[in-house]
Amino acid sequence: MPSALSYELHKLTARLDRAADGLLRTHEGVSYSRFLSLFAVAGGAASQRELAAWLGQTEPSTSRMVGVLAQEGLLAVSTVPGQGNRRVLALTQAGAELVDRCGRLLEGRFEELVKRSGVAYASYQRDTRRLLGQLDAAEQRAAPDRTEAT
Amino acid sequence: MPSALSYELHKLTARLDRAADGLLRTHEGVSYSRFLSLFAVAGGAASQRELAAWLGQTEPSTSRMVGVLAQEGLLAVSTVPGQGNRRVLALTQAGAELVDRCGRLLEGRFEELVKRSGVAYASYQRDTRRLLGQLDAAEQRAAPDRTEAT
DNA sequence: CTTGCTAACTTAGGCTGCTAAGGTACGAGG
DNA sequence: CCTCGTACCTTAGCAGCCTAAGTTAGCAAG
Repeated sequence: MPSALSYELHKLTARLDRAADGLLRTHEGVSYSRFLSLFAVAGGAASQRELAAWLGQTEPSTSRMVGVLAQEGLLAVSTVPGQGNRRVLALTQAGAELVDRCGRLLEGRFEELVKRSGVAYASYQRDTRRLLGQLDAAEQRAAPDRTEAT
Repeated sequence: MPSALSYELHKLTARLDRAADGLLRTHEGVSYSRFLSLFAVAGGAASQRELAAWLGQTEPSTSRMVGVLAQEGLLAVSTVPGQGNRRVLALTQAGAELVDRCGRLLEGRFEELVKRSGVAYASYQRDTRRLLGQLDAAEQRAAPDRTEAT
């Protein structure tokens, strides 16, 4: 059987995401998924591939989301000659303003929850990052390096 | 802006779920979502409402999943006269065997990941449970008790 | 018996995630 | 110029979660 911890994490994340989604939908009419994508671009994700990695999602999912956000006028998508099929992502002014408002709405809520629960933020974050890092390493091993396989 | 920790958790869970899903699909032809539902029933979730709470999902989602699993012959659904509209859930033999095989497949993988990452399983689990508990409390406050509101 | 209340479940429609397969832009070698 | 390899993105179709609104079973009061 799987570890109890793995599905407790699943449940925690599902409920956190649902709570954030409800807040953003009510006050800004935008889903949490869309906000996260915009926030990642604001934080430096400059291509779809980078954005997918940032979110822990696949590229097709990201492709569709970028299309939607561009159509809504929140995201500017462009290509640069000489850089292959890469798309360059940037927020429009409307997008930047939305991210700002949504950010303010969520600000502090999660920290408040953590504080009330008595969990040490820093150590929980450190552990979460270690798990992510180890997951990267495991996938690295599963998909062996092709540049050496010549 | 939201806490970095909240989206690191989101990303970690998304990738863990995807990894587990790939494994189960490859070896047993079943999705991780379906396995989790069956596993919860094996673990004592005896009605759809309980199952939804166990998974951190809404009741309509659970309703559909139960329908699918029943149709596949993995879950037995019945009603008991005198207990309202409640459905009693139980695994069929095929369901129990599938849960068993899938459980073996996942067994130890997550613990191995945690061990390699250097994270202390017990304390990470304790913190995760505290966060879940606090989230319950917060939702309790948000939806005030109606039995007193008379 | 009918009306109203509560608990539990279902239906309808939309959004977003995934996999598998296909398309596009650039650079290197013939 | 043509072809191949690499990197990046898209299309098609399916799975599963959500919200809002509706349904069903039991119970209690008139």
